[in-house]
Amino acid sequence: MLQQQPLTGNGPSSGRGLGLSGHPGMHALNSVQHASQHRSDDPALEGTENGHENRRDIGDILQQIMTITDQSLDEAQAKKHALNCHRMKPALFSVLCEIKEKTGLSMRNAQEDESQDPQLVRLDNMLLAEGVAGPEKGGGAAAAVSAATSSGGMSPDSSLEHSDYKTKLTQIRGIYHTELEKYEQACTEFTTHVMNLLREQSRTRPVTPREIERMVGIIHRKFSTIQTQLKQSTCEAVMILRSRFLDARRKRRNFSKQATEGLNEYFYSHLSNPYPSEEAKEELAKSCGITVSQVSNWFGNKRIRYKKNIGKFQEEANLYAMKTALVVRQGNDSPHTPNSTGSGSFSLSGSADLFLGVPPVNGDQAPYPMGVQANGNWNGRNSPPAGASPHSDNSDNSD
DNA sequence: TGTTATGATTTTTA
DNA sequence: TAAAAATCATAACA
Repeated sequence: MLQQQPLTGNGPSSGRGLGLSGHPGMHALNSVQHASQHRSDDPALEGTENGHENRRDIGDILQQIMTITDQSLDEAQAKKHALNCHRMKPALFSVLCEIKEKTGLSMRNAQEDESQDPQLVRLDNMLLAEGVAGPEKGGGAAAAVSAATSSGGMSPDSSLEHSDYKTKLTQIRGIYHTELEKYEQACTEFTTHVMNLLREQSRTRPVTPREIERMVGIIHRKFSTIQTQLKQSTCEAVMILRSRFLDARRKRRNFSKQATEGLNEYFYSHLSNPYPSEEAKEELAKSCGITVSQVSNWFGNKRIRYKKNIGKFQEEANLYAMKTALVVRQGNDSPHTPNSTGSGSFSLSGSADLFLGVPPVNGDQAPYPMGVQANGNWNGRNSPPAGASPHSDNSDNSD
C-alpha cells in the first residue's frame, strides 16, 4: 500500500531501511558526505577536520535513528529532540530530501487514478433512483408504484403491499445512512490521525503537502471500497425487496364484481362484434377501474372462451341480454339515459345484440356459438381490422 | 386437496 | 400488428 516506510515514527520499521544494502540509504552515506562537502560553508560543519570525523558523525546519527524504536517512549522523545538539535540534521534532512526525490520518481510514475469508479457511479445512481440515497421523499416506492401502474393492474388492495414496501425501503434507507455515517466518521478520524502523524514526522523527515494529500487520497480510496461494498449490499437488498413487490403485483387478482359486470355487459351487448374500440376500451377501463391492457386481455380471453364453450356461457349471456334489454326499455320509457345500470358509464349501443345470446326456448343448442359464424369468425366480421376500430354501433345495429 | 375460473403471458396466425 | 390460440399461474370454491 505505502511505498514509503516511515509513516509511524514509533513503528518498528521506522528508519531501519536506511543503511541497508541495496536501499537508497546506501547512497545516503555518500550523499551526506557529498552534501557536507558542498556545504562546507555551513557553520554547522565548521571544525570538521577530515572525512573520518564526518563519517563518525553520520554513523552516529544513523545509529541513533536505527535504535530509536528500540527504546522507551521517553527515551525516544529525548533522542528525537537531540536529533532535531543535532548540528548535522540539516545535512541529513537534505539527504532525505534527495532520497525522496529519487523514490518520488517512481511514485510519480504510479499514476493516481482520480477518475471515479464507474461501478460506484452506477450504484450511486441506482440508490438515488430507488430513493435510498438522496432526499427522502419515497422515491423508490413511488417509482415502483409507477412501474406497477404503467404495466397495468394496480388493484386497490395493492396499496397495502405498497405501504409494506415503503416501510421496508425506509428501513433499508435507515440502515444505509447509519452505516454510511459510521464509515464517513471513521474515515475522517483516521485521516485526521494520519495527517497529524505526518505533520509530526515532517519535523524529522521531509513530508510534502502533496504527499499528505496523496496519503489522504489513499485512505479515502480504501474507505471508498468499503462504502462500495455497503452500497452494493444495499442495492441488492432493494432489488430483492423490489422483485418481491413486483412479484406480488404479478399475482392474479380477480376483478371486482362491478368491473366484471361492466365488461360482460359490453361483451354481451356487442356479441356480434365484441371488439371494443380504443376509445371504448378506455371508457371501460375507466369505469371498471382497470387498465386498457387489462380490458384487452379480458376481451381476448372472453372471446376465445365464449367461442370454445358457448353452452357454458348461455345462461350468462341470457342474463346480461335481459338486463340490458330492461335498461334499454327503461331508457325508452324515460327521458333519462339508458346507462343507468350502475355498473359502468360507457355507452351501450342498444339492443341490437341483445338476443343473440338468448338461448332457444326449447333449449336446443345453436349449431354454432351465438355471435360466431361457422368459420369461427364473429358475425359480420371476417377478420379483425388491424389498428382501426373494429367496433361500430352501426354494424352492431345491423345485426 | 383437487377442480374450476380467470387474469396474464407467450406464441402463432393472418 | 392485432387478434387468436395456447399456456401458465393462482384465486376461488366444493
